Amino acid sequence: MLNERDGEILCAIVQSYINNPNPVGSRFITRKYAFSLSPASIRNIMSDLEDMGFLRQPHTSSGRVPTDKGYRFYVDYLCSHEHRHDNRAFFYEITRELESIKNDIDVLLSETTKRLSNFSHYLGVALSPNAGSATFNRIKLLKYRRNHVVTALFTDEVLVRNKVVDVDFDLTQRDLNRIASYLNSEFYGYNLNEIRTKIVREMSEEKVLCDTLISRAIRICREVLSSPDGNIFISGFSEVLGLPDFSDVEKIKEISRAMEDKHLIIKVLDKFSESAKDEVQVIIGSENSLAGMKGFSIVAATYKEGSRPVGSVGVIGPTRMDYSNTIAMVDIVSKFITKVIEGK
Amino acid sequence: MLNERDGEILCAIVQSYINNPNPVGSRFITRKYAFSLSPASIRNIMSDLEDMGFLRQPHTSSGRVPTDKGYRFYVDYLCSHEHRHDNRAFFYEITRELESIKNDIDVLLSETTKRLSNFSHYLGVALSPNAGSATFNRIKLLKYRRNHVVTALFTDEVLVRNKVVDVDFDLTQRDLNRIASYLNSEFYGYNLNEIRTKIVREMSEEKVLCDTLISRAIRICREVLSSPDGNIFISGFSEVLGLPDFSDVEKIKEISRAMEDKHLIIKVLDKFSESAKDEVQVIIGSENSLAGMKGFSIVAATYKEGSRPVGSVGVIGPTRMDYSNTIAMVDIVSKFITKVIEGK
DNA sequence: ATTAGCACTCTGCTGTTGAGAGTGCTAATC
DNA sequence: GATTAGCACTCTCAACAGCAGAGTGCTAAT
Repeated sequence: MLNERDGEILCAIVQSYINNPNPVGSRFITRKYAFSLSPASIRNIMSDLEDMGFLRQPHTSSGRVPTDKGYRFYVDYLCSHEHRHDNRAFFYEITRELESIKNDIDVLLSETTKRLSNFSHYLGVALSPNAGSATFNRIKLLKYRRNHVVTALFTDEVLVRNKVVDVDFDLTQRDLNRIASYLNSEFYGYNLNEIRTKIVREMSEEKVLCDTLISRAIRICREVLSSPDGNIFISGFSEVLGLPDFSDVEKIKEISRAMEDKHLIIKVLDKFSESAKDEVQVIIGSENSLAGMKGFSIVAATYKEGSRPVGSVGVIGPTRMDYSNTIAMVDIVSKFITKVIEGK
Repeated sequence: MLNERDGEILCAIVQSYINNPNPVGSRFITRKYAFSLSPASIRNIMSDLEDMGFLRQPHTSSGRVPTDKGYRFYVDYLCSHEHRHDNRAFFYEITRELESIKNDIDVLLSETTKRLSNFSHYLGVALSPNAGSATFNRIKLLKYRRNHVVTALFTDEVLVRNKVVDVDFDLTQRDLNRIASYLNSEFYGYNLNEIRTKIVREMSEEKVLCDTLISRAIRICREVLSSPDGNIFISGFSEVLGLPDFSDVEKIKEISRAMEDKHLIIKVLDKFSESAKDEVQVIIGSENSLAGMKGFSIVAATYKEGSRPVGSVGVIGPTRMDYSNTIAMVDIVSKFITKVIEGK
């Protein structure tokens, strides 16, 4: 649909616009990228590219600016031409600095997003491992004052969930031990999502309603599982404020709204986690299905545990983003996190 | 130093500027607040107030704008004249909505800051209870895979600290039980800060160096106590973006820098926690000792547990802040949190 | 002590102008 | 048929002048 040469010119235009956010003119392209064509020819091609929807003019007689479709072409072109970036500096920095915090996955992710945003100058985001598909191993209950129980949920994976649960009945530690061993035998081997649905089903069953111990066990377990799964980390807001794309207050409001609605970002990142694709994925502007995010691009990848994707990490920025660089970074980071998790 | 009438005029000017951010002129004051004085007289008084440092002119022949000193006078005036605000609507809203989340102090605080920012249109902030002066009750250790220990630290108060600790030696659950009972007998009744210093001292003692069990116990305990105490909650960034005070990108950058440097805000709020004063406190612009915060005002109060302040909650906004309203809100909120904690 | 009157100042808006960058089209060229 | 030189045209942006409006400071009168 687009011959080789025209594609290259389109990429040159996108590239140049990414480098600095001025509409790019025909003259500039001939000078900067020697295509051995005159400005007039470039103009004709640009006009064609505009008709095809890859470019647009902010106003008659200004240079051209890429559309989302234009960026998409550019990104696909980059990927297919295996244009390896030299990000060794970033790689060493990341591994060196984060090597020491293998302990706590949440701290690791939060620090990772900080590094990501520092290097990319966009928003670094990460979603902590989704426990839903992790396998229940055992639960431990400790009495804590009247009517409170400290719970520790162990899964087969790295995750442990701790929570203090309020109960409206008083229990001895012995009761708690019995409850725990009931839960352990009942739920061993299921994953947490399955347990959730199991609980809902069992809540109305006769056996559960009659037996106080079981009913209490189920209620405690429900509490433990009730807290939301994914914890989200976002950093680098002051980074994006430095970008020319956000010199306008309206645009700042837009991204800060998107940021505060963490639910929204969780949704977006969740999609990444679900799609089991292996590479870094890119969503550009209007390709995004969620209204509040249509003005931005997202570059993200999943990190895995035992070949199963459990969470995702990435970058959110303006559609005019340095995709090449950012994709390389996200790739490095996601693989690094996978390695850390496996290595535990 | 300022006679009654001039003080009232100053307050009228501040009030009017708070209501809308235009430099206020003599004419406006005579019309809006009937002081039975002519504009010319007001002008003279304004000129005096400027000489005394309460007001300033953005440029010759514009109206006056309060200085930080002017705001200070206004706030003190408000407080001394016991100008009770009718915030029942807010009070009911807060209690109704937050009644249900007594469980988890962190969730409570985070939700509280959201409500605070919604109602005030400024940044809501809160510092979670400082465990430093809480009293150690007992510690529980659970083995979790090779080289990992799940710890649960119980204090006399509401707080329980959970953490997964990495150790570089493998231990059986029996070892862990012995370690726990050693720590329990050693540290029972001390507060966490004391324990921290105790640990540092003991690390070099002969007894500890020779006995592997004790040395391991100490190392685990140090890990548990190493994580930072105060958790901070901030919300309402998109609220402040709507204020005319932040229509300028520079100003937005300033506050977002202040926000990202959470350490800074923790410092500020910590000061509130330390000062055992009972009422809401107000810090206006340049009164703030920390450079990054000099452009903003802070209204905050502590919440207590058994008459001991353990954390603080408040609001950060522009110096042109609706102090009267905000003070009333922060007062309500801090008392509410105190009540919830005590009521547990 | 207060006030009316007046000259003066500064902002902010509006309209104009000119330079600069870039386009589209046509006709000539390879 | 693709490419290019030339030229008229369009649109933005910055600078500048002019003007209304709001407000002040000062002086002299009350």
